[in-house]
Amino acid sequence: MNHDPVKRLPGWATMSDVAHAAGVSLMTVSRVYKNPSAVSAATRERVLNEGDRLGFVPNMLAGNLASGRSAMIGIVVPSLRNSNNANSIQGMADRLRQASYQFMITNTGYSLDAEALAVEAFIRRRPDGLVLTGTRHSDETYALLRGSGLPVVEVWETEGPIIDMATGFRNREAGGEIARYLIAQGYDRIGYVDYPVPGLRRYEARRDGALDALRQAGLRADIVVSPLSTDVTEDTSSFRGGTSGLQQLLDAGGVRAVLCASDLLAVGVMFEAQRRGMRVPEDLAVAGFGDFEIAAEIPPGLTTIRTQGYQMGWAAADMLISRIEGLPIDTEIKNVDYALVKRGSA
Amino acid sequence: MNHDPVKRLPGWATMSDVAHAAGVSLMTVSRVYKNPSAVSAATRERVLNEGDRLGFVPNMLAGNLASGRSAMIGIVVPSLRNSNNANSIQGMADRLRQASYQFMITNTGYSLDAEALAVEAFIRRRPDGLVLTGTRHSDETYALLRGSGLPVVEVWETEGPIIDMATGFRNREAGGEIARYLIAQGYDRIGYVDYPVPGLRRYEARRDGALDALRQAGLRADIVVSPLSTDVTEDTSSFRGGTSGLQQLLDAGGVRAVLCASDLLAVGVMFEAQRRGMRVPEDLAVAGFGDFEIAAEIPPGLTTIRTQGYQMGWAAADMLISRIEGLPIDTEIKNVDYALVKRGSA
DNA sequence: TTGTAGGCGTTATCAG
DNA sequence: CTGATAACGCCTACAA
Repeated sequence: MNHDPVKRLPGWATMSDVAHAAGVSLMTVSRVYKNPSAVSAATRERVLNEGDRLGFVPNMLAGNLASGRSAMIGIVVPSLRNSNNANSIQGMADRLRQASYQFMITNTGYSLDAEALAVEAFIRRRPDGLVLTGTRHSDETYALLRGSGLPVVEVWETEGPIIDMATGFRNREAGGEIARYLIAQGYDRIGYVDYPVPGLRRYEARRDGALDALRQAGLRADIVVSPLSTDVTEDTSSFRGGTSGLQQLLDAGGVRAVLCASDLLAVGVMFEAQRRGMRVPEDLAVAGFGDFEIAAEIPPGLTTIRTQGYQMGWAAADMLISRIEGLPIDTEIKNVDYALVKRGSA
Repeated sequence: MNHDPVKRLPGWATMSDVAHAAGVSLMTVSRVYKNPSAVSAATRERVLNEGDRLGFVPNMLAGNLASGRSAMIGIVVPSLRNSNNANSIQGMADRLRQASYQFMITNTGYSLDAEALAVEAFIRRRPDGLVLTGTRHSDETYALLRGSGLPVVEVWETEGPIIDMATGFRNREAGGEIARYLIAQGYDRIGYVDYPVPGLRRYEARRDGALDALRQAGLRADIVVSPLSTDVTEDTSSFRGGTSGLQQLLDAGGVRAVLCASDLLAVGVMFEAQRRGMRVPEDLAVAGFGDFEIAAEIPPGLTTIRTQGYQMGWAAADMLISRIEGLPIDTEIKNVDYALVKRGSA
């Protein structure tokens, strides 16, 4: 009697088991779990009881194979430790859960090659859609996505050519807005601390917007430092970047105000100012970008641009779901709002 | 622009397609992609060429169904925004990637019911293993796990009964160690700011360890505040908790030193002290827990316990992989090291 | 080294 | 509302 193949997942009850136990066909069980309203209340009850009794949990791998849909999304982010990113991931997670999708996630460490590998690894699992960070990708990534025909949302940047859909905000505008605020406050020598990771459009845009504003106001737009621009890794401390950024600015002749590409850099600047006995904002005004949680807490409060990471993530998931389910989409490119938040630092 | 729902069976090339094109059997193609060394170099070359030409990407859903293995892990965390957690997730991600596993992740908002739902949702996808946070779970979760027979690692706590395997560190011991350090520094009235989320063993243990140490030194062990203990959500600001924690301690008669259940609380305390013109450590000593990135940056440096979240996550993934692949495991319970880090704040 | 047969657990389809 | 049948794309086991 040893004709049965060895079971690799022993113990799992299957739909057949439940069907037998409940005295119905396979399809009825399937319907009970996928589309309960298509089954009479009585049979549904009976099937569910037997299912529970047998500890039946539907095997989605099998279902996905049969249906060609996986209810799974792949999300590619540069870093899992970036708290700014965490907000957008949470936004996606909440929207996806609401629609009964799950997600895989992977980080690339800001490497486009790693991104391509991640995308291929995801595609092997036949997700229903993909979320990528930024609008700059390797040729291989583009080829894979083209071949897959999958819905794709790019997040955080709406600059640059879009693959399919994108959510983000106007980085350039936002950079201009906070720079103009500093200018309006009467600060003259304004320095810019750029993001430590080079080549990201969103940071380039926000810097260029700021520098343009300075130029238009007739101010110097060349007091720019890129802390840690060598030897950058995913784990490069942004706080430390602010620290060395301020050092560099002071070495270069000093500034009256510092505009930073992210709040964490700004906090690093403020810490360094504190260490040097410089008062914020009296001796040095500081502005950040992102409105991270700490911005509201650090004395005297960090003036910054609030970006709506959570809403952006939610919108990204929402667009993806719409496309997957064939619903109409208003725009392929959705910009969420940002807002200047004035606090004590500038 | 395509508003049609995702089509069943899009134009994916299958192994048969590749097999036909290369003039070999299905199994040869399968081997080329799963176990290349089992195929002659010549055929392998030919198959890979055809595969590339056809844009073939293996369908793991089908493979998983056939093999009963998914190379997929489910990770359940309370919050995706907790930066401490992020380190352990990164540790898992790196170890998993190394072994070609992918992961799904979901957050529970500290709800045990949400955890049970998440576990069931994961099980439907037949992961090879599961990672849970903490050692306290609902009966339903226990039942699901028992029924699944899946390898499980619990992380961050090794206190309490273990389901299968666990990684963490000795929270109680660590709490005692940092308390004893404060005592040795000569501080007498020492207050404790507890974690805002109630019912988590790891925080209870670290608090109890600290209070025991105070008692043994003959000091008061009842100056404990639980900021924000009502109306807690996943997004409760830990900084704000530190702020209100210090307020409460001062209202309750003041303290010479504050020990906090997490670095973020400690940073909140330091910010509030700064606002009140209290000097750290001269007027108020502060100690944290976790050695978050900010601890080294905030002046005058935060004395804290370094917990190795990354290593813990790596170890968790490592144990899980070992169990999945039938390799021996030294211990079911693996404690990673922690270390007292002395900085300027206490 | 390569091929054949059978099945993994579910869903689409169409008939009753 | 329920059921029979045929995929879905790949892998295990065994044979050649």
